[in-house]
Amino acid sequence: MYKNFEDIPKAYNPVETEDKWYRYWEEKKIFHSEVDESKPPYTIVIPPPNVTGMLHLGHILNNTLQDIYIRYKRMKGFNTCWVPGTDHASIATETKVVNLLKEQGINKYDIGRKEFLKHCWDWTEKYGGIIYKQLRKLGVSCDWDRQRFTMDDQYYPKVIEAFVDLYKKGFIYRGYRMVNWCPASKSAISDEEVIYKTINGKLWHLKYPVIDGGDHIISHVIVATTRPETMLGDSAVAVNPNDERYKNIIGKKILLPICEREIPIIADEYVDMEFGTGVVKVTPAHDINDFEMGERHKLEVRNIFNDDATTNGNVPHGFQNLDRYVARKKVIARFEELGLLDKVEEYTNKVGYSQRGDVPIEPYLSEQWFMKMDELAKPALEVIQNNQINFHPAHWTKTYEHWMTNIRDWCISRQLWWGHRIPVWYHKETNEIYCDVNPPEDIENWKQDEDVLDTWASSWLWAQDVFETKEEQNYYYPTDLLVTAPDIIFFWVARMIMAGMQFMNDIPFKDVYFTSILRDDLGRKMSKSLGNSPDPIDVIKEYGADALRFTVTYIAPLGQDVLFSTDKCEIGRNFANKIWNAARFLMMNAQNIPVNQDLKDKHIDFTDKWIISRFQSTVNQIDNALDNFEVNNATKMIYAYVWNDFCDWYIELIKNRLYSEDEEIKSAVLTRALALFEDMLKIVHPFMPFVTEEIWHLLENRNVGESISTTGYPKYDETLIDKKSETGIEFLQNLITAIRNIRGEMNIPPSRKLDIHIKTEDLTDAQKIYIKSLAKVNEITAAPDLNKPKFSASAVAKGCDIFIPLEGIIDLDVEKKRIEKEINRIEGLLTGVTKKLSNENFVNKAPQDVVEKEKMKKSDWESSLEKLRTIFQDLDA
RNA sequence: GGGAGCAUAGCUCAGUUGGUUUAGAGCACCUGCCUUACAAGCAGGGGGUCGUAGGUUCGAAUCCUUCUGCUCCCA
Repeated sequence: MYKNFEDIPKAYNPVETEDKWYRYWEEKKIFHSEVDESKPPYTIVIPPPNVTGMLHLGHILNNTLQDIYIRYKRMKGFNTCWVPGTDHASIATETKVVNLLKEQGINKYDIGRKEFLKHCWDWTEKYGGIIYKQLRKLGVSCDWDRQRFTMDDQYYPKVIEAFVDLYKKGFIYRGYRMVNWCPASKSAISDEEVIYKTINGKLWHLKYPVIDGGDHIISHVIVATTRPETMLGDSAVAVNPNDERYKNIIGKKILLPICEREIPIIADEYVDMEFGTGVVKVTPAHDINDFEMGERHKLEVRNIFNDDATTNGNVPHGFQNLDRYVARKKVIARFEELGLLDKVEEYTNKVGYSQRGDVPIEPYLSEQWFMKMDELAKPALEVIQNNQINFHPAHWTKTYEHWMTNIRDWCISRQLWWGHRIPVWYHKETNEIYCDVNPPEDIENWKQDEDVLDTWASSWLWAQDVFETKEEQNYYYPTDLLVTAPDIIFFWVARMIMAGMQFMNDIPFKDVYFTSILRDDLGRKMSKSLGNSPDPIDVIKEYGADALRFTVTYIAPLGQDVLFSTDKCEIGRNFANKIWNAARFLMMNAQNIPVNQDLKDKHIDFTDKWIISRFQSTVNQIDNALDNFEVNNATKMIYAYVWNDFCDWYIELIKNRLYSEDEEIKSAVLTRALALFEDMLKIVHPFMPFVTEEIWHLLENRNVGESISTTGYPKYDETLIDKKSETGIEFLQNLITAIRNIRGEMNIPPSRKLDIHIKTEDLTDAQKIYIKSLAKVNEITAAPDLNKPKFSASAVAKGCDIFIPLEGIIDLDVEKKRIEKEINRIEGLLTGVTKKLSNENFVNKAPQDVVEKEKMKKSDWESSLEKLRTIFQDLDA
């Protein structure tokens, strides 16, 4: 606490204050929520980041938005509950641990499952929780007593129960299918984990000999392929049955080079006659389309790869145990030797990559567990279509609907150890399947499935199972808001909705806010490899968490990418500093002027009514913006109110009265200004929690445990909207701005006080005082029938003419240009409105009030123009 | 190939159901100020025929269509 005003630094220093207040909030359990039926809950579950992950800018935006809503609702009196947590990130974590062990010369299969999992937990304990510390730096108001982890003792069994339940209901089945295989992690992955990349590759044209009867080569056909190595597993060559070129060879055979196997030439509608030569090779074990063709024609399925995508024993000697790309080179070389390489073309195509392993996926036949999706999808689609759940921005519903209506079964087994082990046991002798939460009693006769579940098959239960008791679930579920990045709409959002409908028979959340994607200032995606992703913790150290939070919401409109660079945080830092200095100003005055709450509503003039009115409309606008998930709009309204209305105008306006002689007026004005300032702090608080808490405690001695976070949020009061005062201030502002403009154009320094003449009907003494101080004016002569003094600069505002005598100072050329410019401007406006009004169609068809308005504009501008022309002529005289 | 989004000042974006908008803000730029809260500041100023071509309308940045360019998602 600062004892004297002089001790308060001129610039706000976030580093010193932020950690202090976060400790305070945690110690006082400001963020903790308990079931309380007397209050409405407002609940958010955090999108769980990877347990060993680090905070990045995406998290900053995402969590700032969640915190804004939580803090806003908390202040509004809701029982807010924000549940933090992390997921175990099966593939990512296992990959890291495998690599770590590799460095120590350890192979996971050598040490076994149990030992390996110990290493995983060690890793989790060592690196897990870093992100929690980082989130605290950001100032988020999560209920830390509710921290959850997808692998912890409370959550793990829920995942298993869900599997057993779905298995018993027939939603889960085991099948030998072609899946997306990640050779790096040696595991199946889901369709959603495949990322298609455009690759500049090649198209190899291979000549295949056509034989007739014995081994007599009668001709060649040319097949085009992007993956020549897979020819080692070819089972057929196919042409389109309608293709006249190849009708004569259908039914004949190919003598497959290198392999020296005979394979049939088949006809299938699937073949695109336009692609390549119209002849395609068919490799059922390694291409999903070929697999389907193979089923239609009962072709041999010849798997030529091991699980790490090296060639296996099903290929000729000399080609075995080769990496798929080495095999490719060798196959091409051999074709060249044989004179069977027709040509090689440059070719761009899309290649599926494993999201985690970042290697091309291999379509691979294996036995996996699948979840049937069609029935699960139905209710999940309905709740979006009937607006039980709303997406923001709404256009994501289309993407969602498309995916839901074209949904395919979900491969949920992963050939990994870190995760939720599939609760299925196979009988050692009968191969009977046993699926239950608990293992079979005669466990010695059974063997458990080795695989674990897809991470999303655990986190899809997040919204419901972070609440442990039925009582809690009933109270907090469904949650209110989910804030997440659009790239996990299928992975997580869609599946969480399915899980909600399936297990809870209710939606998991009411609104989903899809955040912007953060890019660097050149528009490139933030990525580690580009090094264009600033560490948020460094940014917080440099600018403060408040500044970072405010900046990202200020620059992030809903549904659009955001171009971020660290120096943009100056917006937030400067804003925090502005608030800080407004506080300094008030506190400085509070040293000499007594604050007296009894006077809070006394000696009110139109400037006070104006700021109160402005505050009320700001509160109303913020409420509306946040209700409609326009956080960015709300941020801009706060910025405009604080900076323009409160600091630029209101503080300047009250200075007269603060520096006056009347002690009671001084006291009333300061007391009111402090109250208004405190209300202002409250609307800023959800956005900038630290600086507002700091100042709130500086303004008064608060009781231990009190926080601005738990004070009431200003409630919109329509009766305080005062249009008359707003018009009065607008008039004043126009007048003052006009005078300042002349000063600026004529280069008259502020130190030089001016005398001005105002031709107007009425100007109150109060208005005169404000003009004098804000426009640095000495004497004001005001009358309705004033003449323009010689050598004066002029301005014509609505309802008044302003003249500033400037004998000896005035630059007539500058003044002429000023007036001429204004004449031109008004002439332009007048031309437009005259044209409009002379259009009979407009006058007849447009609404009367619109026509009236246009007529008013016309007469106003005509009168202004007339005055300006007179002034202009006088200057020449 | 299917779908979605975007295009407004040098840059990043506002602009609610078409009408006091020949269009606003922040940053950048220019001019003047260390005015007793703030130079991380104050005051003033310049800058855009709202991507293209049509259409609807009394009236279009705003609604419809065409084209162009960019981004993303799905196959």
